[in-house]
Amino acid sequence: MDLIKNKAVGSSGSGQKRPAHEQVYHSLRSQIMYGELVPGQPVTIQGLTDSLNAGMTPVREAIRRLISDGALVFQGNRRVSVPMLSSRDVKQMIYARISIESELSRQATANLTPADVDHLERIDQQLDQTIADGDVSGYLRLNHLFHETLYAHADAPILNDLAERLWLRFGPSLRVVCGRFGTQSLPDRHKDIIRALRDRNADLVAKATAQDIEQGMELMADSLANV
Amino acid sequence: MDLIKNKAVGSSGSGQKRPAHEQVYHSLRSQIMYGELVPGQPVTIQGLTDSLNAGMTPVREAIRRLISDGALVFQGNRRVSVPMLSSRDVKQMIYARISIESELSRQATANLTPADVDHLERIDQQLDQTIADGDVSGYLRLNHLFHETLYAHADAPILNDLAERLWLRFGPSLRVVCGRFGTQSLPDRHKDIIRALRDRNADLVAKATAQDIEQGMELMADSLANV
DNA sequence: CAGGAAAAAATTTGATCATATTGTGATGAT
DNA sequence: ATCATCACAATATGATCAAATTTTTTCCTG
Repeated sequence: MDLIKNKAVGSSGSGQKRPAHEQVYHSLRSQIMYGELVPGQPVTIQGLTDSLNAGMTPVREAIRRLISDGALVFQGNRRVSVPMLSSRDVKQMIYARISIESELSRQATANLTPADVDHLERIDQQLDQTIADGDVSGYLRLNHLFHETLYAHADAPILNDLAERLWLRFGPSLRVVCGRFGTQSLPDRHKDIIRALRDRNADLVAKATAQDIEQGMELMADSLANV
Repeated sequence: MDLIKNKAVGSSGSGQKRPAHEQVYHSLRSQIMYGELVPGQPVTIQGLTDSLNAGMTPVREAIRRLISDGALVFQGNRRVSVPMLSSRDVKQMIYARISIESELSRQATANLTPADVDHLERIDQQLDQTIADGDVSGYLRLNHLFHETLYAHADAPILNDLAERLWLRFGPSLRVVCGRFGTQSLPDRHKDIIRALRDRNADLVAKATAQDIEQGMELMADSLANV
């Protein structure tokens, strides 16, 4: 009779102590960030209560947070969906990402130990493997992990937060681009970044980061332009 | 018996059709943005359901959104409060605001008609009046209105969103600074901005905006440093 | 009699609330 | 000082109400 008691949200038992709305938020956030949801796809509260096996209130709160993040959009009528980017949007993102993220990597440079740089290099090697394998999901996760790990050392929570918000916004569209062109067409400047980090040349790190961003985002802009 | 039916949230009958959680959000957002809440002040759900005369669910959702905005902080235990800024935080904000908002004003320049500039000038004149009167609340509102109105013409929603989020973060602290030093000590570069707008000189507009931001924020940083 | 537009019913989804449950900090006894 | 207990606030649930979309029905026109 009491079989409604299975309130497991995160399936895999990672953090059982956190409140349900946190778990729902992070779960949905991952799905959006790594492109498991298609741009334009409607997101319903009741659909999520079913698929995530969670209550209604936690789901509502998670959705509100993600709307605030720009990861979901409220469509005037009460519907919520995954945002579709215009090329105008992407242009703004290119500017914002370069401003914020070059500064983050600049500030991180001085704080990175050689061991930290080695760690980044290992991430980049795994990243190359996902590109070779054509593993889009793995590519998206590791590419984000590379940047996230680098920026974390900048110790600049406010800039970091702005950057995260931008990643959330373009996640779904980036997935579509990768799905269309494959991972082969996504070379990056990570090797340049690592080299500059070893030299502790902050200006060069910032420049390489800017190039990495511009390269990836331009591809996305082009792809959106001729749909 | 049925006297629980007074679900009026917005008191003044402005937009009755919008859902309650939207109204609560905007109401709370204003309170934070214009410094009616002091940094460090705890924010409780039940306190808000009473003071805003709203239900519990709408208040919960509004709080989640504002946490996501950075306008409120979740303190680990279940407490929520208005953020206190460190001078490190302010430094990051100065960089981010200058990057984002100079670009917004640069892009707005070409789109502004002479009538729009006149409108901005009228706002600035009212702003001067609040400074003369020592009207802190009025100052905060009109200063925001000036920038908001200018940036709106840039037609760049994503950059705009990033800028708004930053304003929400420093609102409470700016109020404290104004309260301590009075409005006299807050001269601005709005006259320079207006002059450059009339000349349609985008670079100059961007530069004047950057100076305006730097001037105001440095004052805040100094004030936070020697508390 | 067929086709299509408008109206109305039905279904789906969102919004809100009252209430039960759980976790947190505080108080007081040992 | 440490630990158990208590009170309060936050979290979560399911029920209920309202809005919007979709489907069905109806009626008019060609």
